[in-house]
Amino acid sequence: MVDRSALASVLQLGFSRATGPRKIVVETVVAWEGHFSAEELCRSLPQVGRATVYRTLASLQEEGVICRLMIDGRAPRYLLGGTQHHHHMVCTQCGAVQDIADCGVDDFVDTVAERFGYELDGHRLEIYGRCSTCVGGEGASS
Amino acid sequence: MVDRSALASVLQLGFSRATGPRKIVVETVVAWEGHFSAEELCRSLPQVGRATVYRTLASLQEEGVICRLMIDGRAPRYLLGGTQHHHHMVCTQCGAVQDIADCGVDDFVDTVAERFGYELDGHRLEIYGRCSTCVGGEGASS
DNA sequence: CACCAATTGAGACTTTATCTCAGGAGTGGT
DNA sequence: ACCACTCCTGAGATAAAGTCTCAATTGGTG
Ligand SMILES: [Zn+2]
Ligand SMILES: [Zn+2]
Ligand SMILES: [Zn+2]
Ligand SMILES: [Zn+2]
Repeated sequence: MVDRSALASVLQLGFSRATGPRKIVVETVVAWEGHFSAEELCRSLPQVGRATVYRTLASLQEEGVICRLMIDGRAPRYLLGGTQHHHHMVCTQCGAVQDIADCGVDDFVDTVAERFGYELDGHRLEIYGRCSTCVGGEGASS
Repeated sequence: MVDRSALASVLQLGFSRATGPRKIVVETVVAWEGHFSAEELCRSLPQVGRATVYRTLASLQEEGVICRLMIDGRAPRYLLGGTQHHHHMVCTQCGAVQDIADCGVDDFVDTVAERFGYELDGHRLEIYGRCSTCVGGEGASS
Protein backbone atom coordinates (compact mmCIF):
# COMPACT_ATOMS: atom_id res chain seq x y z
CA MET A 1 0.00 0.00 0.00
CA VAL A 2 1.38 3.38 -0.98
CA ASP A 3 0.77 6.42 1.13
CA ARG A 4 -0.47 9.03 -1.26
CA SER A 5 -0.46 11.67 1.43
CA ALA A 6 3.31 11.41 1.41
CA LEU A 7 3.10 12.86 -2.07
CA ALA A 8 3.26 16.44 -0.96
CA SER A 9 6.42 15.91 1.00
CA VAL A 10 7.93 14.10 -1.89
CA LEU A 11 7.20 16.61 -4.60
CA GLN A 12 10.40 18.52 -4.10
CA LEU A 13 12.51 15.44 -4.41
CA GLY A 14 15.96 16.91 -4.10
CA PHE A 15 14.96 20.00 -6.04
CA SER A 16 14.22 23.29 -4.49
CA ARG A 17 10.97 24.02 -6.29
CA ALA A 18 7.68 22.21 -6.61
CA THR A 19 6.93 22.86 -10.23
CA GLY A 20 3.96 22.13 -12.44
CA PRO A 21 5.56 19.54 -14.71
CA ARG A 22 6.91 17.62 -11.75
CA LYS A 23 3.51 17.54 -10.12
CA ILE A 24 2.05 16.04 -13.26
CA VAL A 25 4.72 13.35 -13.41
CA VAL A 26 4.49 12.45 -9.75
CA GLU A 27 0.72 12.32 -9.78
CA THR A 28 0.72 10.12 -12.85
CA VAL A 29 3.28 7.78 -11.35
CA VAL A 30 1.38 7.51 -8.09
CA ALA A 31 -1.84 6.76 -9.92
CA TRP A 32 -0.26 4.21 -12.26
CA GLU A 33 -1.48 0.64 -11.97
CA GLY A 34 1.38 -1.84 -12.22
CA HIS A 35 4.78 -1.14 -13.69
CA PHE A 36 5.86 1.12 -16.51
CA SER A 37 8.91 2.11 -18.48
CA ALA A 38 10.28 5.62 -18.75
CA GLU A 39 9.26 5.77 -22.39
CA GLU A 40 5.72 4.65 -21.62
CA LEU A 41 5.46 7.44 -19.11
CA CYS A 42 6.80 9.94 -21.64
CA ARG A 43 4.28 8.77 -24.21
CA SER A 44 1.40 9.19 -21.81
CA LEU A 45 2.55 12.66 -20.81
CA PRO A 46 3.25 14.44 -24.08
CA GLN A 47 2.83 17.77 -22.32
CA VAL A 48 5.94 17.10 -20.23
CA GLY A 49 9.41 17.00 -21.75
CA ARG A 50 11.32 13.76 -21.84
CA ALA A 51 14.22 15.26 -19.88
CA THR A 52 11.89 16.22 -17.05
CA VAL A 53 10.28 12.79 -16.97
CA TYR A 54 13.67 11.11 -16.71
CA ARG A 55 14.89 13.59 -14.11
CA THR A 56 11.80 13.10 -12.00
CA LEU A 57 12.00 9.32 -12.24
CA ALA A 58 15.61 9.40 -11.11
CA SER A 59 14.68 11.55 -8.13
CA LEU A 60 11.70 9.40 -7.25
CA GLN A 61 13.96 6.40 -7.27
CA GLU A 62 16.59 8.04 -5.10
CA GLU A 63 13.90 9.03 -2.66
CA GLY A 64 12.62 5.48 -2.58
CA VAL A 65 9.19 6.34 -3.90
CA ILE A 66 9.55 3.96 -6.83
CA CYS A 67 11.78 0.99 -7.46
CA ARG A 68 13.42 -0.06 -10.65
CA LEU A 69 12.86 -3.52 -12.03
CA MET A 70 15.31 -4.93 -14.56
CA ILE A 71 13.90 -7.74 -16.64
CA ASP A 72 16.18 -9.49 -19.07
CA GLY A 73 17.55 -7.19 -21.73
CA ARG A 74 14.49 -4.95 -21.73
CA ALA A 75 14.31 -1.36 -20.63
CA PRO A 76 14.00 -0.86 -16.88
CA ARG A 77 10.49 -0.78 -15.51
CA TYR A 78 9.36 1.26 -12.53
CA LEU A 79 7.00 0.40 -9.75
CA LEU A 80 5.61 2.34 -6.79
CA GLY A 81 6.91 1.50 -3.35
CA GLY A 82 10.65 1.29 -3.12
CA THR A 83 10.83 2.66 0.40
CA GLN A 84 11.93 -0.51 2.11
CA HIS A 85 14.10 -3.34 0.88
CA HIS A 86 12.13 -6.00 -0.95
CA HIS A 87 12.20 -8.30 -3.95
CA HIS A 88 9.98 -9.14 -6.89
CA MET A 89 8.18 -12.12 -8.28
CA VAL A 90 7.60 -11.57 -11.99
CA CYS A 91 5.23 -13.42 -14.29
CA THR A 92 7.17 -14.17 -17.46
CA GLN A 93 3.96 -14.51 -19.43
CA CYS A 94 1.74 -11.57 -18.51
CA GLY A 95 4.31 -9.38 -16.77
CA ALA A 96 2.48 -9.17 -13.46
CA VAL A 97 4.74 -8.26 -10.58
CA GLN A 98 4.32 -9.13 -6.90
CA ASP A 99 6.28 -7.44 -4.15
CA ILE A 100 7.99 -9.87 -1.83
CA ALA A 101 8.09 -8.00 1.45
CA ASP A 102 10.35 -10.29 3.44
CA CYS A 103 13.90 -10.45 2.17
CA GLY A 104 14.51 -14.05 3.12
CA VAL A 105 18.03 -14.20 1.71
CA ASP A 106 19.98 -11.76 3.84
CA ASP A 107 21.61 -14.49 5.89
CA PHE A 108 22.88 -16.17 2.76
CA VAL A 109 24.01 -12.84 1.37
CA ASP A 110 25.93 -12.06 4.55
CA THR A 111 27.60 -15.46 4.41
CA VAL A 112 28.67 -15.00 0.81
CA ALA A 113 30.01 -11.49 1.39
CA GLU A 114 32.04 -12.76 4.29
CA ARG A 115 33.32 -15.73 2.32
CA PHE A 116 34.66 -13.47 -0.43
CA GLY A 117 35.81 -10.76 1.94
CA TYR A 118 33.46 -8.15 0.45
CA GLU A 119 32.05 -5.21 2.31
CA LEU A 120 28.35 -5.53 1.56
CA ASP A 121 26.44 -2.82 -0.30
CA GLY A 122 23.21 -4.60 -1.15
CA HIS A 123 21.64 -7.27 -3.27
CA ARG A 124 18.92 -7.86 -5.79
CA LEU A 125 16.74 -10.93 -6.13
CA GLU A 126 14.17 -11.49 -8.82
CA ILE A 127 12.05 -14.59 -9.13
CA TYR A 128 10.52 -15.55 -12.45
CA GLY A 129 7.57 -17.78 -13.03
CA ARG A 130 4.05 -17.88 -14.39
CA CYS A 131 1.26 -16.55 -12.27
CA SER A 132 -1.75 -18.66 -11.39
CA THR A 133 -3.90 -16.83 -13.91
CA CYS A 134 -1.52 -17.58 -16.74
CA VAL A 135 -0.99 -21.19 -15.68
CA GLY A 136 -4.73 -21.71 -15.22
CA GLY A 137 -5.64 -20.08 -18.50
CA GLU A 138 -3.24 -22.27 -20.40
CA GLY A 139 -4.21 -25.45 -18.59
CA ALA A 140 -7.85 -24.89 -19.49
CA SER A 141 -7.30 -24.52 -23.22
CA SER A 142 -6.32 -26.83 -26.12
CA MET B 1 37.10 -23.52 -14.52
CA VAL B 2 35.98 -23.52 -18.12
CA ASP B 3 36.54 -26.54 -20.29
CA ARG B 4 38.16 -25.17 -23.39
CA SER B 5 38.05 -28.54 -25.09
CA ALA B 6 34.30 -28.17 -25.15
CA LEU B 7 34.90 -25.35 -27.59
CA ALA B 8 34.84 -27.56 -30.66
CA SER B 9 31.45 -28.96 -29.81
CA VAL B 10 30.18 -25.51 -29.14
CA LEU B 11 31.30 -23.83 -32.32
CA GLN B 12 28.19 -24.73 -34.21
CA LEU B 13 25.93 -23.26 -31.59
CA GLY B 14 22.60 -23.91 -33.16
CA PHE B 15 23.92 -23.06 -36.60
CA SER B 16 24.71 -25.65 -39.19
CA ARG B 17 28.16 -24.41 -40.21
CA ALA B 18 31.36 -23.79 -38.30
CA THR B 19 32.51 -20.59 -39.92
CA GLY B 20 35.66 -18.50 -39.65
CA PRO B 21 34.12 -15.40 -38.03
CA ARG B 22 32.38 -17.49 -35.42
CA LYS B 23 35.62 -19.27 -34.54
CA ILE B 24 37.27 -15.92 -33.97
CA VAL B 25 34.48 -14.71 -31.70
CA VAL B 26 34.28 -17.92 -29.69
CA GLU B 27 38.03 -18.11 -29.24
CA THR B 28 38.20 -14.51 -28.12
CA VAL B 29 35.37 -14.98 -25.67
CA VAL B 30 36.92 -18.12 -24.22
CA ALA B 31 40.29 -16.40 -23.81
CA TRP B 32 38.79 -13.24 -22.29
CA GLU B 33 39.73 -12.46 -18.70
CA GLY B 34 36.78 -11.25 -16.66
CA HIS B 35 33.61 -9.80 -18.09
CA PHE B 36 32.95 -7.77 -21.20
CA SER B 37 30.17 -6.02 -23.02
CA ALA B 38 29.05 -6.78 -26.54
CA GLU B 39 30.44 -3.46 -27.74
CA GLU B 40 33.81 -4.10 -26.13
CA LEU B 41 33.99 -7.39 -27.95
CA CYS B 42 33.05 -5.67 -31.23
CA ARG B 43 35.73 -3.07 -30.71
CA SER B 44 38.40 -5.69 -30.12
CA LEU B 45 37.32 -7.64 -33.19
CA PRO B 46 37.05 -5.06 -35.95
CA GLN B 47 37.51 -7.83 -38.51
CA VAL B 48 34.17 -9.36 -37.50
CA GLY B 49 30.87 -7.63 -38.20
CA ARG B 50 28.78 -6.39 -35.33
CA ALA B 51 25.81 -8.50 -36.37
CA THR B 52 27.90 -11.66 -36.17
CA VAL B 53 29.28 -10.75 -32.77
CA TYR B 54 25.79 -10.21 -31.40
CA ARG B 55 24.47 -13.36 -33.03
CA THR B 56 27.29 -15.45 -31.63
CA LEU B 57 26.91 -13.99 -28.15
CA ALA B 58 23.21 -14.82 -28.19
CA SER B 59 23.96 -18.39 -29.19
CA LEU B 60 26.72 -18.76 -26.62
CA GLN B 61 24.30 -17.59 -24.00
CA GLU B 62 21.57 -19.97 -25.09
CA GLU B 63 24.05 -22.82 -25.04
CA GLY B 64 25.10 -21.85 -21.54
CA VAL B 65 28.70 -21.11 -22.48
CA ILE B 66 28.49 -17.57 -21.18
CA CYS B 67 26.16 -15.86 -18.76
CA ARG B 68 24.78 -12.38 -18.91
CA LEU B 69 25.24 -10.01 -16.04
CA MET B 70 22.97 -6.98 -15.71
CA ILE B 71 24.40 -4.24 -13.55
CA ASP B 72 22.25 -1.22 -12.85
CA GLY B 73 21.32 0.65 -15.99
CA ARG B 74 24.50 -0.27 -17.81
CA ALA B 75 24.81 -2.46 -20.86
CA PRO B 76 24.78 -6.20 -20.16
CA ARG B 77 28.13 -7.78 -19.49
CA TYR B 78 29.07 -11.33 -20.40
CA LEU B 79 31.11 -13.84 -18.51
CA LEU B 80 32.31 -17.35 -19.28
CA GLY B 81 30.63 -20.22 -17.53
CA GLY B 82 26.87 -20.13 -17.58
CA THR B 83 26.49 -23.88 -17.78
CA GLN B 84 25.11 -24.38 -14.33
CA HIS B 85 22.91 -22.17 -12.22
CA HIS B 86 24.86 -19.73 -10.11
CA HIS B 87 24.89 -16.15 -8.86
CA HIS B 88 27.29 -13.24 -8.81
CA MET B 89 29.02 -11.09 -6.27
CA VAL B 90 29.93 -7.79 -7.91
CA CYS B 91 32.37 -5.16 -6.67
CA THR B 92 30.67 -1.82 -7.11
CA GLN B 93 33.99 -0.03 -7.13
CA CYS B 94 36.30 -1.96 -9.47
CA GLY B 95 33.73 -4.16 -11.21
CA ALA B 96 35.29 -7.46 -10.21
CA VAL B 97 32.84 -10.36 -10.35
CA GLN B 98 32.93 -13.58 -8.34
CA ASP B 99 30.86 -16.60 -9.23
CA ILE B 100 28.82 -17.93 -6.36
CA ALA B 101 28.59 -21.62 -7.11
CA ASP B 102 26.01 -22.62 -4.53
CA CYS B 103 22.59 -21.16 -5.07
CA GLY B 104 21.68 -20.89 -1.41
CA VAL B 105 18.30 -19.30 -1.99
CA ASP B 106 16.32 -22.00 -3.77
CA ASP B 107 14.38 -22.95 -0.67
CA PHE B 108 13.27 -19.38 -0.17
CA VAL B 109 12.45 -19.07 -3.85
CA ASP B 110 10.32 -22.21 -3.73
CA THR B 111 8.48 -20.91 -0.70
CA VAL B 112 7.72 -17.60 -2.34
CA ALA B 113 6.55 -19.18 -5.59
CA GLU B 114 4.23 -21.41 -3.64
CA ARG B 115 2.95 -18.53 -1.55
CA PHE B 116 1.96 -16.56 -4.67
CA GLY B 117 0.80 -19.60 -6.59
CA TYR B 118 3.40 -19.15 -9.33
CA GLU B 119 4.84 -21.92 -11.42
CA LEU B 120 8.55 -21.34 -11.05
CA ASP B 121 10.75 -20.55 -14.04
CA GLY B 122 13.93 -19.36 -12.36
CA HIS B 123 15.51 -16.58 -10.38
CA ARG B 124 18.37 -14.15 -10.39
CA LEU B 125 20.40 -13.00 -7.41
CA GLU B 126 23.15 -10.44 -7.51
CA ILE B 127 25.09 -9.28 -4.51
CA TYR B 128 26.83 -5.92 -4.51
CA GLY B 129 29.70 -4.83 -2.34
CA ARG B 130 33.30 -3.71 -2.40
CA CYS B 131 35.99 -6.33 -2.74
CA SER B 132 38.80 -6.68 -0.22
CA THR B 133 41.25 -5.00 -2.59
CA CYS B 134 39.07 -1.94 -2.96
CA VAL B 135 38.25 -1.75 0.74
CA GLY B 136 41.90 -2.25 1.68
CA GLY B 137 43.20 0.27 -0.85
CA GLU B 138 40.84 2.93 0.41
CA GLY B 139 41.55 2.26 4.06
CA ALA B 140 45.28 2.62 3.48
CA SER B 141 45.14 5.95 1.65
CA SER B 142 44.27 9.60 2.42
C1' DC C 1 5.18 43.08 -8.51
C1' DA C 2 9.91 42.40 -9.80
C1' DC C 3 13.80 39.78 -9.66
C1' DC C 4 16.68 35.87 -10.24
C1' DA C 5 18.15 31.43 -9.79
C1' DA C 6 16.16 26.93 -10.49
C1' DT C 7 13.81 24.35 -13.86
C1' DT C 8 11.99 23.12 -18.26
C1' DG C 9 11.95 21.08 -22.92
C1' DA C 10 12.95 20.81 -28.05
C1' DG C 11 16.02 18.66 -30.30
C1' DA C 12 20.78 17.17 -31.10
C1' DC C 13 23.60 13.52 -29.83
C1' DT C 14 25.21 8.99 -27.81
C1' DT C 15 25.00 4.27 -26.92
C1' DT C 16 23.40 -0.14 -27.62
C1' DA C 17 21.19 -3.29 -30.44
C1' DT C 18 18.48 -5.23 -34.38
C1' DC C 19 17.43 -5.68 -39.28
C1' DT C 20 18.19 -6.14 -44.37
C1' DC C 21 19.89 -8.29 -48.21
C1' DA C 22 23.55 -8.69 -51.68
C1' DG C 23 27.69 -11.07 -51.70
C1' DG C 24 30.72 -14.66 -49.66
C1' DA C 25 31.94 -19.07 -47.86
C1' DG C 26 31.25 -23.87 -45.72
C1' DT C 27 29.51 -28.57 -47.08
C1' DG C 28 28.32 -32.63 -49.37
C1' DG C 29 28.04 -34.96 -53.64
C1' DT C 30 30.50 -36.29 -57.63
C1' DA D 1 39.11 -30.72 -57.16
C1' DC D 2 34.92 -28.61 -58.44
C1' DC D 3 30.15 -27.37 -58.35
C1' DA D 4 26.06 -26.14 -56.56
C1' DC D 5 23.25 -25.12 -52.91
C1' DT D 6 22.36 -23.01 -49.00
C1' DC D 7 23.62 -20.84 -44.89
C1' DC D 8 26.16 -17.15 -43.02
C1' DT D 9 28.31 -12.60 -43.03
C1' DG D 10 28.69 -7.64 -42.66
C1' DA D 11 28.10 -2.67 -44.16
C1' DG D 12 25.06 0.30 -43.25
C1' DA D 13 20.27 1.69 -42.29
C1' DT D 14 17.20 1.77 -38.64
C1' DA D 15 15.45 1.46 -33.97
C1' DA D 16 15.28 1.97 -29.02
C1' DA D 17 16.61 4.12 -24.86
C1' DG D 18 18.52 7.71 -22.60
C1' DT D 19 21.60 11.96 -21.85
C1' DC D 20 22.90 16.71 -22.70
C1' DT D 21 22.56 21.70 -24.02
C1' DC D 22 21.03 26.05 -23.48
C1' DA D 23 17.57 29.63 -24.42
C1' DA D 24 13.18 30.52 -22.54
C1' DT D 25 10.18 30.08 -18.68
C1' DT D 26 8.61 30.10 -14.00
C1' DG D 27 8.30 29.49 -8.82
C1' DG D 28 9.55 31.63 -4.59
C1' DT D 29 10.84 35.57 -2.00
C1' DG D 30 10.72 40.01 -0.19
ZN1 LIG E 1 0.87 -13.99 -15.47
ZN1 LIG F 1 16.84 -8.97 0.15
ZN1 LIG G 1 36.73 -4.10 -6.12
ZN1 LIG H 1 19.91 -19.56 -7.32
